[in-house]
Amino acid sequence: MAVPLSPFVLAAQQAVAHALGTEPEMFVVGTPPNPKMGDLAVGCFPAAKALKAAPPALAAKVVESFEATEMLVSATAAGPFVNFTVNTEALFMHLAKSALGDEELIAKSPGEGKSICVDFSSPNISKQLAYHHIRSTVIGHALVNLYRALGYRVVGINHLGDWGTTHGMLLAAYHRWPPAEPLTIKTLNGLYVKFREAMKEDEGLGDEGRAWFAKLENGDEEARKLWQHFKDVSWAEFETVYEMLGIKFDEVRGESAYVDDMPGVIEMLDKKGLSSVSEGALVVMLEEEGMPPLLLRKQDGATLYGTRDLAAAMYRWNEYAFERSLYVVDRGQSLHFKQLFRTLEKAGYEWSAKCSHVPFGLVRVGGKKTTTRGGNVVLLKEVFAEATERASAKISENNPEWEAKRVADTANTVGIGAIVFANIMSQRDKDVDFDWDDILSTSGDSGVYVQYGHARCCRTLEKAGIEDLDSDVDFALLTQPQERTLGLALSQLGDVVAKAADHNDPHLLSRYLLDVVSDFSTWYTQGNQDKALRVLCEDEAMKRARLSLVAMTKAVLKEGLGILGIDAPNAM
RNA sequence: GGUCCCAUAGCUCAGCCGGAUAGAGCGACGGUUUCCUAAACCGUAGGCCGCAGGUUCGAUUCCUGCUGGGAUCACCA
Repeated sequence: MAVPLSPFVLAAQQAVAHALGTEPEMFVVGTPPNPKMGDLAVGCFPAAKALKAAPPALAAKVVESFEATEMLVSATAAGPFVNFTVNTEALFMHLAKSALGDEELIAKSPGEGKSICVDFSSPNISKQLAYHHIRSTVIGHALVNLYRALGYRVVGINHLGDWGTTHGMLLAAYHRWPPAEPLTIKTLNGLYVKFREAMKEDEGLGDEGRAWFAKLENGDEEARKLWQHFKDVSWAEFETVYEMLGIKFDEVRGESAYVDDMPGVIEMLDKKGLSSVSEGALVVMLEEEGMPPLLLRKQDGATLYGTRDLAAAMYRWNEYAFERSLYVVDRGQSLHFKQLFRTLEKAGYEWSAKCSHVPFGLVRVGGKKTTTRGGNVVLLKEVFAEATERASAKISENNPEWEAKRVADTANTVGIGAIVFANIMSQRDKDVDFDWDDILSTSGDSGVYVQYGHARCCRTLEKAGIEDLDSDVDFALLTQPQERTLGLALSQLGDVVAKAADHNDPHLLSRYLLDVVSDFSTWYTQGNQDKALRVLCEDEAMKRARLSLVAMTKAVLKEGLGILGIDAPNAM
């Protein structure tokens, strides 16, 4: 994937490459350990072997032949490193154009004309959305936004778990213990748990569930009608949660949508000689790959989710000709996806290489994996409610003059934003333990911290009351080291977004936003001690320049949070 | 038992194509507000980067083995 780099990073690469006569792409641009040493650092190691020279000698050579450019004003050698200092005015001019002016904040060119499928959230119907559903939902949503920000056509897919034996069990449970209407998802969830519980005692119940699923799969009218009812009830509930999170799917196509495609898939695999009957079930053997077989059809003739996933993968390819097709699903299903992709590959579909499982660690409660049937779940809405309530108290305290609705709306944004951020912030692969205090913490590294920084920017701009900050600003006045540190951080937004998308890892963006706010806060709070260092200082020209930097920061934070699926209130 | 993931400060974690003195947050201790939002900022203390080898000029980072924790291994999704 082509990664767009900031013009300053490009300039540093080119300066080194030009001096050494090598390719610019080989050099990694980093940051010197101490800001006094410079703004951008390039190690000369990659060229050492080809040029048969020691890195320090190469660094000296680069510095010797360096000539100041529009972007870079100086270069110094520090051992094997070349440290460049960027042109402050050029830096802020560039930021002003992209953050405040006509140019894009993030280049849309990488994704032009390309499609990305993102399968995320994808809960089972008839079960309540629990806290552990949030990771797929928010990571997937952030991925959708990341790719979209880079110009891709993104199809966000909710592959509802609405088919399979589980739903036969639900039908059986419904008949056994007819619940009162109107039916709620809580009732359905309860029926399922009760049925699973009863199955432990009475093995015949399993057959009953399977029989109902067979009826469903064979198009039995009563079964279909009831199943549709369960689905409607479930989706209505899911939608309220997605709305709280600001999520809209481009495609809500559950497993049931592929029922008609399955015979074709099975026939195709049969024709290619990939399927066989083993222990009474129809399978694709994957022994050579060191994997257990992928099951297509059970002994009783009912299909399995692997079959439907094959059909869904093919549907997505035929429909969207994707550049990447992502499955944001917990790590527990790694084997399943390996089997799935390998089967597609064996069937001769080269595009299977474009499919990836984006796994994430599971959420534990009390040190244990949470499962609906185990009953040790924390409902997502409960967590949202608690977070919102806590935020509400603080907001009322800070803004006693606000009307109730504004407090409530802002509390929603802050409370839910905190939870979304917390779920993106940690590395995808790590398991996380659910802890009320952790998840609701609003100090330090948190979504609230980023929102707070944004709100500070907004309030400062509001107080200044100056509109036309995109012109007549003398950036040469921004000479403080904290100002260039912040400016340099802001200039990295596009690079970070591209990298996060490339790695399918939104947490890179969340970490970046924390860094930006930290740089901003350090700079901004200098004014607490010294009025001359405030943004809203006496000197009009200085005030304009600093306000412009505040506006750029605000734009970057707003954009970044937006990509993570988090709103940024103007005050809180 | 096979496969996969994880192991960094007291706690939760960054550090991802190997590179300069390993960084944050929480907690602890000390400081900052007649306020541009203290949900903030500054400072101090705190590390055999799980253990042992290997590759390399250089390893927290790559490879192998080991230990500990977790996930998963055919009729659920």
